[in-house]
Amino acid sequence: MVLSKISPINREKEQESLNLIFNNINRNESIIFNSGAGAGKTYALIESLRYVIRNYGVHLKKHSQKIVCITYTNVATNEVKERLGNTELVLVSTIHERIWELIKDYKKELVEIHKEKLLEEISILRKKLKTSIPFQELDVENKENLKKIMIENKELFFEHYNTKANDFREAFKPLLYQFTNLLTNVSNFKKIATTIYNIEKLSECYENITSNKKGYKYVQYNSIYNIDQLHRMQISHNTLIDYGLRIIGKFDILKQIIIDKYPFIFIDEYQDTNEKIVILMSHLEEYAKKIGHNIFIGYFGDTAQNIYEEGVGSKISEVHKGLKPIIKTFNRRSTKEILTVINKIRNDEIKQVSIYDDCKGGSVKFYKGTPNDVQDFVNTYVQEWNVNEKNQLHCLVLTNKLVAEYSGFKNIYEVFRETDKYKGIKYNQLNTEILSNDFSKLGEIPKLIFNIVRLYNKLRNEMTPVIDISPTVRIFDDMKLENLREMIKTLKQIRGNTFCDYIESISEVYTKKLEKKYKKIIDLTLGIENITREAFKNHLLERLFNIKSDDDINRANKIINKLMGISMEEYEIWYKFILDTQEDKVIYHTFHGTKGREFDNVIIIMENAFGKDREYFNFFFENFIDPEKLEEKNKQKFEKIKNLLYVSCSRAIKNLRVLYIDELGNSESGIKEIFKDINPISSM
DNA sequence: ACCTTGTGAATTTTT
DNA sequence: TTCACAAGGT
Repeated sequence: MVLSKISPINREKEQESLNLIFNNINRNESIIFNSGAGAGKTYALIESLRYVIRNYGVHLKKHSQKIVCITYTNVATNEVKERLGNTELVLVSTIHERIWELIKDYKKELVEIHKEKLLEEISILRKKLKTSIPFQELDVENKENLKKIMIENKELFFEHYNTKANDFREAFKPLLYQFTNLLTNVSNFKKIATTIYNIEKLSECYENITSNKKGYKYVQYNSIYNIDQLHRMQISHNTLIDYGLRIIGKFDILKQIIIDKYPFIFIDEYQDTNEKIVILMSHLEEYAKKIGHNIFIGYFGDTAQNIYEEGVGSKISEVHKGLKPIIKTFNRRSTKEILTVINKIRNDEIKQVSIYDDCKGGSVKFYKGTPNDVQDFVNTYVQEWNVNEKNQLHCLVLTNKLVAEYSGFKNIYEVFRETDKYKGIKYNQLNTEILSNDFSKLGEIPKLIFNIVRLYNKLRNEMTPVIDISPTVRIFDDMKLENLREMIKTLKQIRGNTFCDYIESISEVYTKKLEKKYKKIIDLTLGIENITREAFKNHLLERLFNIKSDDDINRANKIINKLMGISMEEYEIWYKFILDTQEDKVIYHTFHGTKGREFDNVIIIMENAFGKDREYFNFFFENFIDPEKLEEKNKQKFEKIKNLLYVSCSRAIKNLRVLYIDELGNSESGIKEIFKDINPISSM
């Protein structure tokens, strides 16, 4: 056994870092608590919350005040709530939920902010229009003329939006005979037209607000998609935060209400928090000082784990000045060997030491190979580390595509990627809607398929309590046990190797063998009525494709047949992936997706490129020895890569392997600095 | 030599 | 959507 012995001295030292936080709470001095990966950050946060409850709870209750705790994700919110236990004194939530709760009742003020925003957006669009080359060349009168013509022919425009350049040109030639040179480049012209339409939409919205029109009296927050629809009075995540900052900045009375109601604010994973929130917090603190009230703000996090674009990261010290820094250097996760490497990667003032006396016994190795070596490499360690379903090996790759492929559901991923729905404007929705571990986020069709695969999985698993078959448990309430058994017995006759066969078989059992009273249960379980193969296919055609011609139908049918032809086995692998209950020896993740988690054995597959950037990890290693010489922009890039590498490597508890499947070029010295040796794959 | 068009592929993650 | 790239036109 390693990582089990903590000496009394270390225990005491750890308590001291908590005491530092507590002292600052007592003195009402806001803090920034920094610690590396696996330090027990959440533990420190929870203990701080408990400290405030213990020492200030009665006072808070008496004045109906509360403690606010903000987390970055819903998962983290639930974790904090669970670990903290039931208390009314602490409001735990994501920042979006909290901000919206705070401002949503200020309807009038929000509309004022919205008007401000509309004007800003309109002015940005006008500028864009002005600088676009063919438009620029028109005189004032012609500009107005063009706007008028385009607005009058909006329908024609969108009808021809997706046609070939020449067809589009032909359609608009008669209308725009006076501006022939505008149509030389059709795609530029389309941009101009859309900008005109957007200005029109926003201006109209502004008018409607001013004239007090129905439907324009309040702003709505849409938390499902991250897309604003300003002209429909709808904002999403980023704009919500923007409005929050604006409205609280504008109205001092709101600041005072927040300060007096929530004298303790804790922010988890501050490095990922939007900069605007940090600005907001510093405004609050400033104002509290001005009016002589108390407020304590505690940031908990780690700049080296900032891997998302919008997070404030290391900029926090500029944005919120005067925070008392508290650093914890103990690590509760990894062996000494891992710590040596991750300390080198982060290369800052936090040098983690293990809290355990018995922290030796891990291993880190860096290998150079090719893409063809990946499977053998992983298999070698399956043997060497005695990996099994209980002691899994976790393998990190860069893209979801690779995760799907290595995990064994490549076909499913690819077939969805080919559908109109997911390759169209919703392309970036693909990963959320078919790979999300939170199955409530699954898209409509993925969800439907998920339900069918769940039935398949539950019926095959003898251990499943019958009641688990349906997500809507209530429908079983009125059933007698024997009826339930009878129904299950019938359902177990469903067979099928491919998805298509399985649907066919469900349909057969459903129509021929199932008693009427059970049919409703199947309908509810699957979320579709009277399932048949043809109806199901039509449903897919309708929901996943955008059919305009016979060619479209042929193409769509090919893809649907492919989807139907995938084996139930593969669908089950996908199903278990969604539920994060895979029983394989090797589990694959993206680098980013492992944040906050920890695994005994980790393999990282790395290459030069990430996304569109062909020079990514090699760029990092090449500049590792002397990053100071980089220009500002490249310094930021370096920082981003460093953080991603740090997050990935620090997941490992005991053993870490990196397999680099690209040419090393000038990266060697940097790699050796961190990982010591570069081993050829042949030396395994 | 430069511009325009059509085509096909695409990074990750959260709210 | 957005980007890169090849093909074809001027």
